Amino acid sequence: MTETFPPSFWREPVVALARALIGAELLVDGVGGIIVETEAYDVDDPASHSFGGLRVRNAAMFGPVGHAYVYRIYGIHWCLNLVGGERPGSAVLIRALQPTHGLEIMAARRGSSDPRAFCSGPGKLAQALNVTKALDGAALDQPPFHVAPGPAMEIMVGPRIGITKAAEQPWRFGRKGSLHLSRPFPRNG
DNA sequence: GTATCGATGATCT
DNA sequence: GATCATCGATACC
Repeated sequence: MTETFPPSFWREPVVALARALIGAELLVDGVGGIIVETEAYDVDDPASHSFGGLRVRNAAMFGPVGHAYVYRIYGIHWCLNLVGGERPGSAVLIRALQPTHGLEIMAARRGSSDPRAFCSGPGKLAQALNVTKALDGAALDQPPFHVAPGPAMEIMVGPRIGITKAAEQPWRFGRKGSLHLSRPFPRNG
């Protein structure tokens, strides 16, 4: 058995949590890899699904920390968040992984033989790991999930992607130099 | 390399 | 009816 994160880890402020999750290992049924890109969504953040309070879709964000929040976007893709933060209603969007486990399964699910195409975006990652609504609200310290600490890494910071509200907040984090990011980070002046 | 656009459905106004 | 925390295909530089 590999070590897991203690409950206190998930109660860190959500922006710090998003940064701390870079380098962690994330597997679903033994398939996955190292987290290389995340975004923080806070409860009083206009870009967050929790903004405006508890509703049916976002219920998992207001549930216990250390659980998953999964939603459908654009009617097509699933996106995986890890619920955490100081206050209920915040979560970390997992945007990209460096694939390390189950490469053949990911290739089949993604219809691609290029590992860079497996998990380099939130929708791709969900497809590669077979994340669907069935995992919304599931605990991260129990199967099929496995989330474990990893080595410290050099981190890049930038604005979040694909949002129209609070777009200026630098709440996107990524592993410096990773070949598996959804998009490059803006150059740091 | 960047730009634009359609797919497709739940949620909200 | 409009809005999406996206992706892949296509067109063009």
